[in-house]
Amino acid sequence: MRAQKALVALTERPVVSNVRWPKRFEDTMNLKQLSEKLGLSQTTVSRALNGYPEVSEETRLRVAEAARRHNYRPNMRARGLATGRAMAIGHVIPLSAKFAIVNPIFADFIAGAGEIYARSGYDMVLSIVNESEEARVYGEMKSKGNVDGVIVHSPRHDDPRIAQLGDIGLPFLVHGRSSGCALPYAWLDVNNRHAFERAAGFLLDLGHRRMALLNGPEEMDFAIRRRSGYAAALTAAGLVPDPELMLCDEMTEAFGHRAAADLLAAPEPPTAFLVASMLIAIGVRRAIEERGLRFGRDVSVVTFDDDLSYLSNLDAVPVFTAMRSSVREAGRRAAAMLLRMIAEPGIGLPSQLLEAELVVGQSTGPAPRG
Amino acid sequence: MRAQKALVALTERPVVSNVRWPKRFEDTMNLKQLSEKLGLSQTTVSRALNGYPEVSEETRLRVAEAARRHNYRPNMRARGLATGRAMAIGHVIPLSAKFAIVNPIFADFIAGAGEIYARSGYDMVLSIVNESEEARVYGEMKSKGNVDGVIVHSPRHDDPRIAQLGDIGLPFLVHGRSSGCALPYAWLDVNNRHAFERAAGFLLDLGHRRMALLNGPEEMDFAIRRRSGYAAALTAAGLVPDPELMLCDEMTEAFGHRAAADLLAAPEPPTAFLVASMLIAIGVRRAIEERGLRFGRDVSVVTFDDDLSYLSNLDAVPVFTAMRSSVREAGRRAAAMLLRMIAEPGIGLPSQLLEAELVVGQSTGPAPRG
DNA sequence: TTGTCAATCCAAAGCGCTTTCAAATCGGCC
DNA sequence: GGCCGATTTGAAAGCGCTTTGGATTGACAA
Repeated sequence: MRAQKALVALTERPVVSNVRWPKRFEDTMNLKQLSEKLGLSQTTVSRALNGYPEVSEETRLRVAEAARRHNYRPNMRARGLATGRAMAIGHVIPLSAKFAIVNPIFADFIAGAGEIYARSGYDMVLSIVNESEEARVYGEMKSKGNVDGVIVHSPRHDDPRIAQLGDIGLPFLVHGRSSGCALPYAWLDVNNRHAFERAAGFLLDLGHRRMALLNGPEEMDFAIRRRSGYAAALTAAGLVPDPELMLCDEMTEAFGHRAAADLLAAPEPPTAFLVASMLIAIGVRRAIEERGLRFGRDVSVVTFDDDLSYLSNLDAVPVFTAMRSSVREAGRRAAAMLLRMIAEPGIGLPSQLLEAELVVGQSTGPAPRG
Repeated sequence: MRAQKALVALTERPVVSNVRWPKRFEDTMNLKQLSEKLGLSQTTVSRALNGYPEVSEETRLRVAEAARRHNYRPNMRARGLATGRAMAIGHVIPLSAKFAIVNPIFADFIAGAGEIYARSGYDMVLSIVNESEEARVYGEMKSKGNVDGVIVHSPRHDDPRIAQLGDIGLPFLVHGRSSGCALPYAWLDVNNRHAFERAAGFLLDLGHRRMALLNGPEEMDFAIRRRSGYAAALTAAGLVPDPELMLCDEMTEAFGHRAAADLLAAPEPPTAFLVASMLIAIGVRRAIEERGLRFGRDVSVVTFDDDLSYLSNLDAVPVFTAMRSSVREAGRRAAAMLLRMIAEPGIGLPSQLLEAELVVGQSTGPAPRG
């Protein structure tokens, strides 16, 4: 249909350097048509559909019925233009500059947020973008006006984006926090520090004294907090955190394997690993078994578990002992918070701290006596 | 929803029966302001910025400069309303009804597609939605007019969505194919059949005769094709595919582990596994090693490798022998194809078949003589 | 001088929707 | 009947942008 029209246009004008697009919205019913069919004004129909009180229940029903029958749905661009609201939330997902890695937790976070958006009639617009370009993208989102707010992912220490977004004047909520950032902002985070303190404490209670930390990249705020939790637990137990045992890198299976293999081959190998993601943990398990050690007996592993849908650790007795916190649920909550901020400006800057839950699985046991 | 909003308003402000939203686009420069600053008409400024020829090079420069200085960017809703184009592509990502699993390949596919969109000034709008609701969402996208086209993910056998989208009249491209679907449609797919035929052939050449297939869910079209490739290779070698050795399920590490553990414990265990994803392969490796068998010696594994960024298998000698095809590259190409379909209607329905590449890693070796 | 033509520019009419402001209608009551 | 207040409806003015159909130049040839 559309194809034909444009084709005609192209053949009509000989060699135009610029295509002029057809203007009409072809076949979708619009407000005018609907109101004509009903013998009502656009005003009334609009009001009826949007639930304004000035229209009688009878006509409201007539209108609703007709709208359904003709499969009418208001054009969002027009509505947005009229209301000044885009009915969409932006997610800017950074591509790690070094590795071009998309953190797999995004899929689940976004699945959670998407649930809420769908329920509230919002769309989600996604930009996947190099770290360096994020600021530009936020600015564009504001000036293009295609979102009403954004969720900021993967905050780093003293993240400049927070100040930028403040200037820009676009409502935003940070998934995570940015320590060192002076300005107030809305956020939702899991208590990473406490989770790792707790996990380390659990391993200490089992008698482990040499405990490795395989952390995510330490420019990430969450990684910093996790390390500090780990260190706090050791210190509280009278131990001195050994820098040799604290590694950080992209959270991949390969990293887990390599790091664990190296550490286990060292003169004084750790008896336990505390790691930042299931993928790392899987790599660690491989290194343990490759070395002929028994996973969960000779060497214990505790992981942070984002409860990703395709990496489930949910059996009756989970494979991995883990600090678990569903990132999908985090997505839901973050989305709900941001929508609320938009719907009720003036409610201030909400924040929410989720606690991870310790689930004991087969990957931990008492430290072997040595 | 709206009802709720109104309710909230009622409790907040005393007597107002309805919230009327503020109309003005607060602080972002608009075309009118910019043209006034320049002493030109909106027409001229618009044309200058959009590269139409009717404006002198001199004023074009002036305009461009001013636009940059004032950080002007056209409001997409208004532009969309005027042009009838949304400058956005929709991705509807199905949530497996049974497991609520988000296939992890989406993250990378979308990263690839996003690159192209960004480069072309398009946005990506994402809906994550239960399988059952997909059709509705496509219809909404059309009538809401917030996308110019969609990419269809995870096609199943004779997928009804293809016919629906045809009716709806929204340009679309399928990532994958839907065998059994009579209608023509645009698609991009990897040659799954050939990839698995090739991989099975490779294992046959190594002397493997009992070869298990751990496949994805067989309502998925790609899984069907993979099985048929596997079966074809066996048949060509004079073997009869053994149903006992062909399993399918969600592509998780847990499935790989469970299935491989079961099969290896059976009276006539396979000497090789052909599996549908890296995660499955990782599970298989675990089962092999748990059983005290040597991975890549006693038991061989070939996997399909989507080259996901966080599951890299790219070492000089890869861990897994794999049929590799980058899903991120697929995302790039799919996006480019769809954009082209939209920009040049009348080019028909393009399609592209990618070939996976065989990379030989450490997970395969000659069949043990027994 | 006049007409022609190309090169520039502009006023104004949309795009589909919301919302203001005013008008019409209705019931009830004097 | 006439008037008032409450209830329903509509006409029209935007929202910010593109694009049509002129208008206005200046250069140049007739």
